[in-house]
Amino acid sequence: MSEKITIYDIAKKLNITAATVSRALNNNPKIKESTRELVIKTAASMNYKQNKLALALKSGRSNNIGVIVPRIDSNFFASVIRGIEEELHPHGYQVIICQTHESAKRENENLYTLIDAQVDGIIMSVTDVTDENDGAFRYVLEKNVPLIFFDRSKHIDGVSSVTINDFKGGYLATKHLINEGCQTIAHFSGDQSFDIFKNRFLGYKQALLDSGMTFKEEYVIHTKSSVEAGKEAVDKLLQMKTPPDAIFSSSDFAALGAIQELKERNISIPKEFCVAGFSNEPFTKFMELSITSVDQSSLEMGKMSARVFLEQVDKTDTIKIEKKVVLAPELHIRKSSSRTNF
Amino acid sequence: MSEKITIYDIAKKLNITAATVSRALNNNPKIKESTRELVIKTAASMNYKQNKLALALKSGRSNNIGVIVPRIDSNFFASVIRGIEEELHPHGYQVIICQTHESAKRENENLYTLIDAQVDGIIMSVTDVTDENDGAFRYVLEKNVPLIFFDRSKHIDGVSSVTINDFKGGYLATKHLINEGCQTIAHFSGDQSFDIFKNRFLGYKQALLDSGMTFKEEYVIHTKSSVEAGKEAVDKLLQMKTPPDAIFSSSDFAALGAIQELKERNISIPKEFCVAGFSNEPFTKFMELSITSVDQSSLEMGKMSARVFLEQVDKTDTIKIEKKVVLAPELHIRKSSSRTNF
DNA sequence: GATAATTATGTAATCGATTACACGAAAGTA
DNA sequence: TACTTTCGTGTAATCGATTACATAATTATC
Repeated sequence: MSEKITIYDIAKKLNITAATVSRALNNNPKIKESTRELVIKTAASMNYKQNKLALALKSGRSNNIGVIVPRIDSNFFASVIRGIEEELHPHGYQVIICQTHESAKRENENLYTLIDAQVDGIIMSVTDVTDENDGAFRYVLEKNVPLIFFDRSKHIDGVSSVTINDFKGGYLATKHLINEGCQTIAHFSGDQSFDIFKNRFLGYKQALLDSGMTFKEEYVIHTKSSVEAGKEAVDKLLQMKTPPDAIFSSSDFAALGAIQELKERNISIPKEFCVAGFSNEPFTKFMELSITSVDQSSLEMGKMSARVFLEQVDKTDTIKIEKKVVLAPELHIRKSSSRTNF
Repeated sequence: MSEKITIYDIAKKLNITAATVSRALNNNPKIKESTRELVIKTAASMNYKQNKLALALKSGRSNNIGVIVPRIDSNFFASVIRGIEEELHPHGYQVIICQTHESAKRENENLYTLIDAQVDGIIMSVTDVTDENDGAFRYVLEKNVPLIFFDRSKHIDGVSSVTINDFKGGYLATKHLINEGCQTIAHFSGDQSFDIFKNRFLGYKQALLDSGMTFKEEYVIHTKSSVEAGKEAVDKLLQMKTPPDAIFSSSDFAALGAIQELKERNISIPKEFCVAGFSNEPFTKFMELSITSVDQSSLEMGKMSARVFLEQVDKTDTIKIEKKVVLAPELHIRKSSSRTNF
């Protein structure tokens, strides 16, 4: 095993002190050019590598940033993380991943662990809207560690966020269905305690009203984000006296379930029934019957979150700036809802 | 901003030394029970948190592990990372993510960065089989940092690996196509310089030979792992004098492209033509025409890699044990190839 | 050539925790 | 009572790098 070379080893070899070596390697101006060159050359020949842990302890900055997500094996979260990593890598930051599996307890635990590991910032998508973790969030803010929410956000003073305009996304999708001539549009809403789902719902509602259509509560079905939930919801809808002829689902997975169930019942899509989803999951465009969906620009969301972090990380002493970035959603129209284009 | 509480602060408050505080908090036996309790109580009341960086510097262990993958926004890699995180989290390790985007240069850079950040181990899927990075790999091994390859592996002494039996996967898929009555089976092979793709090909070949079928080079098409590549490959195959009536693709994406192109040409699947892929990407089972695919047990691969790391991390002084774990692949038979089951 | 100004280097503290060694106090033994 | 154990705590070095301050070496100025 190779010995660990420190600046002391270099100093000893050159009969100078570690301070001089440190200065030479850090481009400190108060150093003779010849010594600088000698030190740098010697350091290279001895295969010296700076110990980042020592530096981190001294400076109080670990050059690590923590990212907390419900789970990593979802295309959306993975893309966001990709964006974060790509934006932060050139700045010398490493990305530490934590998963919560939608458990407030684990979220809490992860927050404490990351702070204790001295991360320089935390970017996260919250798991639950309960206030259970307020202590942990306060702990983060007390330590003056930049905290940025993406997608699923909470209203906390001093916390920045990067989200998309979910209202507009819901509005666009619904308006599109109306334009395709759909008469009665149902909505699969997610957990309304999350802003993102609430806003998608509000956008849906507004689009109906703006087009002079009537909004009826019974066409709004609470579903989980799963294929199974989508199937069950369709089953429920089709039992109504006046079933709808379109669905705007706040989840692509539920939209897929809906489509599968509709096909099962030999209802022709998009002729008799139109479906639009949300998230633009990769599979939506792979399907033979590709699915219309609202894109969340996940990669960009990650990059933007990283940029907000970079803006804040060096200004810990100034007044904390709370930045709210809202990205524009983009509707991808595909076969599941387009009666004209395909 | 809350002051950072150190063991010195606790010591001062109690009129004892930091050494005693440290001993009390670490369950050192040489300490009076009453002082221990007092220290622990005081530490809690002052909201003391151990500085992990100081600990890391002292102990030489960062409790971080590095994971290097080509990209994170692919279901396979994300699942593996999920497995690694879940297995290592209970042991107090944090997972640092690095991406290479298939660039040997970035892989090299990531290896050095991780070692310089003093990670306790590295789990990775190699990007390229060139020897360009041998220096970096040697550097890792010299530092006695456990290195574990998963999926895409390289033959390096002292490096453990966790892979699936790609040969068997290729064999199973091909054998299945034969059992379905296919007469001429083509193969989409990936980059043959990777063992995983070579072995899938060899499994395919062996299955043909074992069934008394003739292997012909011209039915093997080199494709990238993309939908487009699959389409082009089908185009090529259908121009042959005797086109095949089945494809075993080493990539699910290429398999999807093949299916799209076949449908375009009104060739009925699976009646006239069967297709099987590899990886069991989520979309393969979502399709209306679901795709037969070989599952790579990605979650388990991640967990197993983490376990191998744990086995090795504490035995740096003993002889380095090189462990090679090979997981069993599992064929998921679906509509794209099953003439009987559906 | 003597003094002031500049430049390069050394000394030592610091970041926060752990731990070998030393030492005083209490308890045990004769 | 005198001497040996045992126990609990303090002292100080250590992990590796940075940096304010002090000092030595060099150059500039008259």
